[in-house]
Amino acid sequence: MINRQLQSPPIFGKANLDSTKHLNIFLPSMSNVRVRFEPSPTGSTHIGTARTALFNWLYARKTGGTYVLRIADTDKERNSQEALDELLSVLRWLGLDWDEGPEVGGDYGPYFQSQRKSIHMEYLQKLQDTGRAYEKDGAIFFKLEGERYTEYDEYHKAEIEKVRTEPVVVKDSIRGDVTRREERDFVIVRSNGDPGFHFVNVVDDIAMKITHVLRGEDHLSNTSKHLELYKAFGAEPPIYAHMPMILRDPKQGKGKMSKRDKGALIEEYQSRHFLPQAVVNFIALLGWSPKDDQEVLELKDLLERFDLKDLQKGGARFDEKKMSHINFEHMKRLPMATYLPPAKAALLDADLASEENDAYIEKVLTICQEKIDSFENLPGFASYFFTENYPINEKAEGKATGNSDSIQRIQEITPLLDSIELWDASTIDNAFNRLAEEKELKPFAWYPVVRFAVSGTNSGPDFLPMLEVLGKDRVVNRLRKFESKYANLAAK
RNA sequence: GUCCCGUUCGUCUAGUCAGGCCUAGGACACAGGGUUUUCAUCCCUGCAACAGGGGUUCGAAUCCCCUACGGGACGCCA
Repeated sequence: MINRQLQSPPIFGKANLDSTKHLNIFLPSMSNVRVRFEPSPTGSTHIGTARTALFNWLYARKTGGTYVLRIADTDKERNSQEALDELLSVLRWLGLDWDEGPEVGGDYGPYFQSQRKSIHMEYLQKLQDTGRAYEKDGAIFFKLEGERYTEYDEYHKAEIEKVRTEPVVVKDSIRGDVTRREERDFVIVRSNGDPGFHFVNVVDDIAMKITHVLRGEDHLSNTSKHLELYKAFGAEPPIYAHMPMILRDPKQGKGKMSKRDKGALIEEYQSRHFLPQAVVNFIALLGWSPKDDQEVLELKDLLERFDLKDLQKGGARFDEKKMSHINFEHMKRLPMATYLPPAKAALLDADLASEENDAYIEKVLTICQEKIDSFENLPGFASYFFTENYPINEKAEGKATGNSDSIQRIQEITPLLDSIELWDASTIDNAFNRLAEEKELKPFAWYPVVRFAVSGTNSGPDFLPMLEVLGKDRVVNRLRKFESKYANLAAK
């Protein structure tokens, strides 16, 4: 086996065949495995869609196979260019590159199903030649083999025609052999002339020589249709793997997660400045787990540990808190060079930072990084570093101004801090210590009120570094402001 | 309604295939304590599960059966 090298940070376009080079791990050389991810560009990207994309990618990379991206755009009514652009950009954001598909081409194109009509029609002809297709109500149906009979159907509330077919067996590497019987002819070409999902799905998988199909469990029942088509074409079906559904947080209701649920859309994580590696990490943990106890994993770690047989069978419930935690773990591990851009973006979004003050922003971030779990919370956590118009936490205000000593504490420390020439944490520390000694108190007597006076809250980064980063001017000015604002406390 | 798939702490899961190493492990969340003389970080402790019933076995979370519950499919959507 030759080790496959892959590249960084996911650069796409023409030359992305090896775009996992940056992961810098050993992968098997080319194998015959061909998997495909077949999204339909009809809206925002669902978390389950992303997981399907991820697991297909992992399986392809793990086996040295080929990852095919095929766009399911057969329903003209619901497709849009924006949705397609969005989809491709989400895949890139997640770091999932494809070997064949839109923008990169490949030997089995076109990769848009809407452009494969001639291929679909060829296969349709085969079915018609063997008497396995017929027209009804303007649409073309696939004809099942077996004895026909009519029966009242409780679900359709009507008398319908059914077929006593032989059962088919789905070879599923997660669930084992699943036996099911298809009992109704189904539409393969709609009356508007466009081929339908089940048909194109199978035809394209045959034509593109797909060997493994990883998809959601919602397709498991459909698979009997697909197997009937494979039989009719005399083609060898792929190995299937039906992944468990991602279910709603019970607080949000029952059933599988829908696009309307909070946390369901990848675009939501992008706009909230979540880290892509955290999103990848979290969705990988839904229905799959590494066998060691390590949970914080990047793409390359997932690749090392991934195995189809370790997929869970039962549905997984989405948990927003765990998602945030995973994001936090990744954020803490980020080097400043990679931490800065998204953090700055979040600050810019909140109109806090300006383009020029990178050095200052970096200082702020250095002391905040270990404390906050998400970039979206950064503005709330650190606004007072950037503006005088920061929010005042009422609870903290109550505490800080709760006793009459507060104003006195501020009056004592302000001149000392004002007289400091070399403004750094240790000098500031000395000032507090000297004062404490003189007053026979602990420095702790000053900390809470000073923190509140300069930040409007009682929580934040480590105290002394915070004062250092804020700078003498801000600190002293805010202490003076505090003095005048709460002057009445002194009178008590 | 019919068919298919599932079911270990509140949640994600390890363990199930090859029964004993499981008084069921980890993580999130929650609760309590502690450190950091502040803090949303960090550390410690606690809480908490084999859906129920039958069977096989010396022994069952693990194998078999039934029940219950959950999920999915049943579209001229994908």
